[in-house]
Amino acid sequence: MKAAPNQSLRNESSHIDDEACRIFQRSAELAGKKWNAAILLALARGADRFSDIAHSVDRISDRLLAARLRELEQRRLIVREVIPTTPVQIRYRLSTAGEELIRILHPLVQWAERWEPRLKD
Amino acid sequence: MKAAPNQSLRNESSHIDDEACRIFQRSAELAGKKWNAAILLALARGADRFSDIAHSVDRISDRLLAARLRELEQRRLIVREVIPTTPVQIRYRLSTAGEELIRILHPLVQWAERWEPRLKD
DNA sequence: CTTCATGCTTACTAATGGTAAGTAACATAC
DNA sequence: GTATGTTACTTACCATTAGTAAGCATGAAG
Repeated sequence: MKAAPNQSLRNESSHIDDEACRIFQRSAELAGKKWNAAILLALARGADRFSDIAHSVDRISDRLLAARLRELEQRRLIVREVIPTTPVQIRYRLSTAGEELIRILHPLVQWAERWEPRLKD
Repeated sequence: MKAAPNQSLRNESSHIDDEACRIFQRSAELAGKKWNAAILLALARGADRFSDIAHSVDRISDRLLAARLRELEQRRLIVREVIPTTPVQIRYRLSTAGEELIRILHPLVQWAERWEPRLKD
């Protein structure tokens, strides 16, 4: 990305270089990829088993939930723990990075309430 | 989503209900949808014409850039202005909502620098 | 008359998403 | 001991979206 006249970000941060732009894009797309935000929020609110999360996150399918959980685990936003009961239980929880991410994204709620067209009728 | 024991968000915000969860998911997925964050950042940094943005945002295709700009305009994060020169110029800029969104997302840069595996090398 | 620039479309293929059904490893009910 | 249920996933299939490349309208310049 180019150097630029718009001041809105430059005034608040010391320096933005191309590396920061790429890292910003990468993080935003991870957090915002379909279902991820809702899954992280479900975990933040206490859901910790596959079926809990599936119920918390409206309309997600088992297939996509499994895929997203794997991806979020690989990216170290969540931690997966196997509990050998019968049937086996798997617990998911946010990593420290995941908790921080949710905290960082939280202002989106107020932003949306201010700017997004209402969802309810 | 369900009520939950985890305190990390509840301690910081007055109240999270199901509506807030949906609105959170919706906003995060808008901001994080592939290319959107990079496009908004390019605009924040001063790019204002189609071809500027196309150059700023690495590897995006014309087709997707056009589609995303239309979407972001509809969602009122950006404003499109036609300038009748020849060839015609189109200027894009962030709306107030768009500027605020970028400001809100900015902490992601530090988060990523702290937690994401390095991209360079 | 040909080439160039801008801001898109169109056509086509590859990847991802959505829906539904199935599976392994047991436990409990009948 | 056969049937059914539970959990956490897979697999199969089709629809939607993304990626790549080329084209197009409008004039301007050479």
